[in-house]
Amino acid sequence: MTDYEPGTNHRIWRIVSAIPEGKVATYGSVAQRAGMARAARRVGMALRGLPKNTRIPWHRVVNARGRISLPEGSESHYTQRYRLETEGIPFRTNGTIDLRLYSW
DNA sequence: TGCCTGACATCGG
DNA sequence: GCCGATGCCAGGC
Repeated sequence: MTDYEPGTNHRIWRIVSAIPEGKVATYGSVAQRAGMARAARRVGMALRGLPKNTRIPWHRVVNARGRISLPEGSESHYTQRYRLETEGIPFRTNGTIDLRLYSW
């Protein structure tokens, strides 16, 4: 827990790291908590720059429709879905998560 | 320096 | 409730 002034990405990563297991947050939600209400897309870029072995739970971040934004068929997409199901977050038949119950 | 793109959100049909 | 179009902000070329 450093208290130096974090960059944009660092602030985003800090918020994402705070998402509890078994819960998910939307890009817009994370952006807002980071102090950048209209920068949902920035969140995506920040996550995109993360290494595969990061300890940051990036998989707990989904779009406003409760759906994974990554292209279906990509390895990252599958990894995200698998991790969420492992944490107890179920996907509906249409491939979406019930944010009403699992949103942070 | 300036245009194009993107792990999104929101509005209207 | 899903789909398409438009708006925002930063990075990359």
